[in-house]
Amino acid sequence: MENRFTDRQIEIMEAATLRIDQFGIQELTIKNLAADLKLSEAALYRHFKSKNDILLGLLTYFILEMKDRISTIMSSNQHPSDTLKQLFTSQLNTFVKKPAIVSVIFSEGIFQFNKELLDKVSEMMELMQINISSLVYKGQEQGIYAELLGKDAITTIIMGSMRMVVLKWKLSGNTSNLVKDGTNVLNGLLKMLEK
Amino acid sequence: MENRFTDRQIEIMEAATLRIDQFGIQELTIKNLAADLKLSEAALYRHFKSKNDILLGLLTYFILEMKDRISTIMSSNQHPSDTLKQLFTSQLNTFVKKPAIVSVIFSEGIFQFNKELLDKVSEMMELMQINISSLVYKGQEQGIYAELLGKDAITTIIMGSMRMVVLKWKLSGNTSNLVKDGTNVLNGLLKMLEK
DNA sequence: TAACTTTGTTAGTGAACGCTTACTTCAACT
DNA sequence: AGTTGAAGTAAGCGTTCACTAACAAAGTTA
Repeated sequence: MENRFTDRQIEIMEAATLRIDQFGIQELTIKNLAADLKLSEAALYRHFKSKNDILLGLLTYFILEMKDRISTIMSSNQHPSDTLKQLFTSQLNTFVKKPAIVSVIFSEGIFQFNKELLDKVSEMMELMQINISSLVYKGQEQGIYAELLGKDAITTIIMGSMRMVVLKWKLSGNTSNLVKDGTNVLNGLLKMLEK
Repeated sequence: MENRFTDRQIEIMEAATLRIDQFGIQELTIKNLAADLKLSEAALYRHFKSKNDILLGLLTYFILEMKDRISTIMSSNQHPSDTLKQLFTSQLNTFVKKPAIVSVIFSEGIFQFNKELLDKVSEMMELMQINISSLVYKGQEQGIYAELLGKDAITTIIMGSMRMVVLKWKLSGNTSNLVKDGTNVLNGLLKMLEK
């Protein structure tokens, strides 16, 4: 994975991610972030030109990691259902390890009116969508999946269901078993989908 | 529908809803809201004791309307699939008429760390969940729906899929056909579900 | 060694925030 | 007619926000 960021920038982005996870995006202020890092506020501006740039960097950083992870999984040539399961297992495990990123993703309501940030969140959603959609298409072509629903509708269902599992996990204060619940829902969905 | 609110309060809440829809929740400030209503900032405090109370009222107001609508639909005794279709058609049509409320619902990321507001959003989700879940249970008892998935998992799938349709509509700038897309996805889901 | 670059500091800036105080207006009731 | 209470106002409070200017230390380079 190419690295566009300096060590200090990564430190700052990770502190920001942690803070968002623990106290919400409203509590991500330059003052708080500087205190977390035991730096002055001005020091942060040596590494990012604005607060917005920190958020932008944070999302870019995660997308880089995500693309890497996804492309490895997609390159294997298995049963579409197995690839789908791997895709979500990998994603959900990343969320468990780094719950902060979920808080950022689910803050899209706030980003709605900030074009740059919205674009980043949309990019992440599209990344998942394109890969799921191509797997569903493959499954339908091979006659494995039912065709009473188009691939786009099925993709919407799969993504929506998984998002809902993540949202419930988030609302439970990360106490529910995300990977178990997610796997359970996905397996059921695939059973219904497979002819 | 009982009415806990004065006319002025409703005016204020509707102006707030409109502003959130048009410019995002970040742009909902007392100053802006007062300007929208052509009132002084202090005047708002004659009707609500805090800005938080305005948001709280707004959600309470919508939940009242929602409960009313849902209970009418649930009291009829039809095929569970027909009730489910009515439930969502009614909900989606409300969203189209009042798109602002969607912006508020999808701001739950912000409410995450405000207990009162989070409780309201959770109340709305539970309201849908309980009713969908009972319909799915009814359908399974009557042998209409497949039982390879528990009612909770199926409810998660239905709610998640519909939420995803709404999110896509939101991200499209409300240009896609919400009711058509939603109906399409729900019909497909029910077909897969019905034995 | 002298100049330059990087990374940090202190001490602010103006603007925006939610909210309050003190005062006014005016319709309704006694 | 006088009193009261609801609903409005202007002005400004204290606080927080993102961000900046001026300067300092320390390492690197010429």
